[in-house]
Amino acid sequence: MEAGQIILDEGKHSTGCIGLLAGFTYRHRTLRNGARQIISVHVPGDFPDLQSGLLGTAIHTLQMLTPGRLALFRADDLQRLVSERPAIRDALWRETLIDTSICGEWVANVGRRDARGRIAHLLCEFAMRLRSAGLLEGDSYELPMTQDQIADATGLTAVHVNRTLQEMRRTGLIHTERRMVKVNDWDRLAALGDFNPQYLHLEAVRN
Amino acid sequence: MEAGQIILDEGKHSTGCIGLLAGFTYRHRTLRNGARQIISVHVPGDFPDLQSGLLGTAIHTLQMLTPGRLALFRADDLQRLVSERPAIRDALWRETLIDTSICGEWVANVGRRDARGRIAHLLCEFAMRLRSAGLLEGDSYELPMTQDQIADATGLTAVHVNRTLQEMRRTGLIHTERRMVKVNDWDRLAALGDFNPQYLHLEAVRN
DNA sequence: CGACTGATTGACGGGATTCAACAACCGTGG
DNA sequence: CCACGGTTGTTGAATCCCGTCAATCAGTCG
Repeated sequence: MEAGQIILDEGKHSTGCIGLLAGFTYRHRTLRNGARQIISVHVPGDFPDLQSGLLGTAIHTLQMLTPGRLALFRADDLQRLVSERPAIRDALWRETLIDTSICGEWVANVGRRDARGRIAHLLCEFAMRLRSAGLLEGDSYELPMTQDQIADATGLTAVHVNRTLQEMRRTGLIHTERRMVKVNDWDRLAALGDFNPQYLHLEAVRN
Repeated sequence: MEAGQIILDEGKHSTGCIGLLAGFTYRHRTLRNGARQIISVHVPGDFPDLQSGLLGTAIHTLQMLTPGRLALFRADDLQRLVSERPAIRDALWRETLIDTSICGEWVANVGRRDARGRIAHLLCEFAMRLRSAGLLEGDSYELPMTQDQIADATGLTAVHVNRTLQEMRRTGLIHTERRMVKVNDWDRLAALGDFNPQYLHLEAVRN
């Protein structure tokens, strides 16, 4: 799939389900006033549309953030898999529970942190999830989001995201080049974002 | 249980799970800066801690909003129930998926609506969920939250919630007396909150 | 009747938005 | 190779919604 391609549209009926093999996707919703909110971002290994797939209708738009590859599961195959293989069913269930956990953290992020905190938290979460997916070795990684998208994920405006990122660069917290983010001071970034990775429930994957 | 009583504390190990029989509960999280964010509110019929129960650790504090009654499920009973009764398993799974859906809507609410919109949305959601739980007949209901709690649910301050509620009363949108909220103009309230009940996935309950 | 919690009010300040313009970047095609 | 159009990033000034602080009022309960 190409970057920006829409996988599933808001309001559409949906039965199957996809697994994300490579690249990143994100779910978002547009309000009537035109404002957009990104609800979640997905890294390889995630199942971005379990929710709509199992509930039947998509409540959000699911879109490619970067070019990537998907695995498609047909509805009946998924059903059979879930009923015949308890371990897989439990793993998928667990995945949906972790989705909720991350979503709850986003509520707190958007609701109770200032701009610096929100962005710092987003950077920390993304780094952590990449690392747990085995896609990050050192302390720099590619954040495949435009400032517009960061704004829509954090409930800010692109202008303010820009100014806040500049401040974080000025104070030596991070370094950016192209779309590459380098975290210079992880501890200070985590403190700024009040980041506690517990909500990601990574224990099971630690190994 | 009494109002305000803590059912499950942040960070605690948790194996069982509860069902809410009567009264309301809410989950919340306190950030290091002292700010509090309410992540979700539960009405009778909900299972407020499926997430922590199945994942093993509570990431949020679960607390009684009002006096109420709970049903306790022991961990092993829950396990057996889930593995022996596919219908119950599916219903519980569905419940967790709807939790996620509501949580996503809250992200959008807190991230992209102004104070009036957020509060209007909260009022609409609560009314709708009460109605679907069979606890609401007319157009007035008891909102069992203090303005402080409304603030923590919407990412605002109590002061601003107060002023916004006053404005909503002045313009005849709602009427409040004690903790009782009467919706005078549902259509205008829903429009103000940009409320679309689709995300609640109430079809299945419509009976 | 005091003590407490919750609701209300006013003045002030500030973080974030808005608007608008400009610069930098990128892939495309002549 | 460079001109180009579109997207993304940057900047400044003015504005405003909401937060902060602090005091007061109202209702409840022992």
